[in-house]
Amino acid sequence: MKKIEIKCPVEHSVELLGGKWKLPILHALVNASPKRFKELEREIKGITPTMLTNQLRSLETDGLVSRKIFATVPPTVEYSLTELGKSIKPMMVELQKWGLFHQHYLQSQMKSTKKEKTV
Amino acid sequence: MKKIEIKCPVEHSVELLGGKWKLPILHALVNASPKRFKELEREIKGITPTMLTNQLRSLETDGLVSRKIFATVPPTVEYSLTELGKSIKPMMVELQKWGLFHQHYLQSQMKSTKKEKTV
DNA sequence: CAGTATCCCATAGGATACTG
DNA sequence: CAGTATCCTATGGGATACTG
Repeated sequence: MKKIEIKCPVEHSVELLGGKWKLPILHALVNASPKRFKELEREIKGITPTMLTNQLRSLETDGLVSRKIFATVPPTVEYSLTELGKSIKPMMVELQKWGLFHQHYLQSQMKSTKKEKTV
Repeated sequence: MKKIEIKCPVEHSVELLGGKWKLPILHALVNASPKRFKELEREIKGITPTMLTNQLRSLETDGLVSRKIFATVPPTVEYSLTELGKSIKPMMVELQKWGLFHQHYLQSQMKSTKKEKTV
């Protein structure tokens, strides 16, 4: 009988949160929740409905996001973080802090090299 | 003239640290550094030399890891975190904490459903 | 509005073999 | 030991069109 393999928690996190859109989605929901499908689509630049559905379903399966349907016309669906989903907040904050820190680092590098970054 | 696009810092972090092996490598180096190529290869389960080289080069390019060559026989190469690389530590800690938390969550789920996870 | 259903492709990632 | 060099494939991700 096989118990749960205790593998590296870091890898575990990466498996759950890896993928181009999962963290952006969670980030959007950490900031404010619930949100509707279209709201998320608008807020997350570059995402397509296909991908949004995709990643939302995956997050739902992993128990991080919950989906609530309202029988209105036109249909309304609200996405929010579950309790488990909310637990990512401290990590999200660190991720954001580091990203910001690194962006500033890049800026200071750029000043000295006179190079520009096109995004 | 184009300034640096301020995009979501979270996405920025994901771009730098995404990929299957980057965080595991950084994690290994956060715990103890410097480490040799072979040490990393042994420590990071499942990684191949190709991938290890690959990801190390990428981390080097991004200024997170430094590579030091010793002209010994046989050759010795040591990898360590740069100062920038060390700045990921708080994030790494949160990532690990969350991964652990989620693994425990899964375990408790599993007890009630009698399902097992094969890894 | 909130999605599916298809189809398609680049590339991240991996297997294998070889080298300074 | 510390890698390259090749080659290959799976799949993450995207474009487009359509539906309850």
